[in-house]
Amino acid sequence: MPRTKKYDEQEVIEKAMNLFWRNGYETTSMQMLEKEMGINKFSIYSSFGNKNGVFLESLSCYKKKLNELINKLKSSSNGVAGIKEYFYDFIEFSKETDFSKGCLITNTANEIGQDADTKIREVLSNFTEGVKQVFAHNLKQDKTKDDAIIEQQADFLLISMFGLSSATRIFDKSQLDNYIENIFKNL
Amino acid sequence: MPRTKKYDEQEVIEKAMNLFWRNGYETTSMQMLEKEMGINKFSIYSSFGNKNGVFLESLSCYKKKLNELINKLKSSSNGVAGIKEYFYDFIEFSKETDFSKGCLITNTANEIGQDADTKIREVLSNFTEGVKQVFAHNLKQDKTKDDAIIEQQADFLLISMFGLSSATRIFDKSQLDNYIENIFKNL
DNA sequence: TCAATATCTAACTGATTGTTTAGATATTTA
DNA sequence: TAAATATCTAAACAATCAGTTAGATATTGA
Repeated sequence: MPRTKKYDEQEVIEKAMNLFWRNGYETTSMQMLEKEMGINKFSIYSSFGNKNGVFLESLSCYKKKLNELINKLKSSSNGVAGIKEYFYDFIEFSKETDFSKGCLITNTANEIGQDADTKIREVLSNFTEGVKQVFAHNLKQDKTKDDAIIEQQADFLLISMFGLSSATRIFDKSQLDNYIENIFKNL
Repeated sequence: MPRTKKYDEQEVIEKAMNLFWRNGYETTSMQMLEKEMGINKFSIYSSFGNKNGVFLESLSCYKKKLNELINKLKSSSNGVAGIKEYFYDFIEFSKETDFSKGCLITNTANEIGQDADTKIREVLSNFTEGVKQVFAHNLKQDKTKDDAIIEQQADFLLISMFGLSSATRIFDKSQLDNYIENIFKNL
C-alpha cells in the first residue's frame, strides 16, 4: 500500500470553484489553479483528468452550495413570496467581500459559445430546467393560477433570475432591490 | 509618396467587431482576427496599435450600429410603448443566422473582471448611463409619472434590458417575447 | 523615370497555454 | 525490515498567445 493523499479532493475543488467563479473558465489558468488549490499539476491531473474535469467538478460543487438556497425555496409553502425571497437570498449568496461575482452557471452560460464542451452545456441546461421546475412548483401553490399561467410565469422568473445573476456583478444593492420589487409587482 | 492602403479601416473593424461579438474578447485571438479581417498582423498593429485597440474600435463600431435602434427610440414619442418596441428591435438586432449573439457591450461586461482595462470599463459604463437616460426621456412623456418613479423605472428597464441581452443567447423567441410582455405589464 | 517611403509578407520573438513524464519521496503491508 | 507502489516535485513538452522586425513589394510625387 502506498502513501496517502495529502489533500482532500473536495477541499481543493471548492478552492478551484471559487477561482472559476471569480474569473471565468478561460481566464483561469492551470498555474492559477495550482496556486489556489495548493497542489501541483500532477496532482490536479491525476485527480481530475484535465482542466475541463476540474471545471466540471467545480460546477458540481457550486450546485451543491447553491442547493442550500434552492432547498429552502423547495420546502417553502408561501408561493410567489418564497421565490422573491430566493432572489434576495441569491444577492447575498453571490457577494464577495467588496464585489459580487454573479452565478457560476450563468457566468459560464454567458462565456461559452455554441461550440463549447457538450458535458458543460448539459450541466447548464439541466440546472436551468431544474430551477424552472422549482419556480413552477411554488407558483402552483397559488390555486388561482392555471397551468398556462404557471408555465409562462416560471419562464419569466427563470429569465429574470438569469438577468439578476449577471446584474449582481455590475449594479449596486439599491438598484438590484428595485429590480426585484418591479419583477414581482404583478405576479 | 508611398503606396496606399489596400484595405478600408472601417470595413475591417466591422469584421473584427463581429468576431468579438460572436466569441468574446479572450477567445478571439490575433490569428482569428487576421483571418477574419483579411489583413495580416503588421497591418492590424500599424492601424490599431494592439489587440485592445482593435477591441476599442470594435466597441465604437458596435455603438454606431446599435445607435440606429437607439435613435429610433429617442425620436419616438409614445412613451413606454416605444421602449417596449426597442426591446423587440434588439432581439432582431442580436440575431445571427441560426443563433443569437447577445449584445457586445453586455457580453463584455459579463466577461471582464474588476481588474480589466480602464478604457473598456469607461466605454461600458458611459454606454449604460446613456441608455438609461434615453429610457428616462421616454418615460417622462407619461406626465402621470413623477421624477422618483421615472428614476426607479429607468433603472428597472436598464437591468431588464441587460438581462434580455444575455437571455437572447440562450432562450428561444417565444420565451423572450413572454419575458418582454411580463416586464412591461405594469409600467 | 526614379528615388522615396509606406504597406505588405513572413518569419521570429519570448511568454504562457494545457498537458505529460521521469525520477525522488514517503508510506504501507507483508 | 524491505519490497511495493501511489504521491509528490520539477522539468519538459508542443501549441498557441500577443506582439515585433527585417526585407521584399508597390505606388507615389517630383
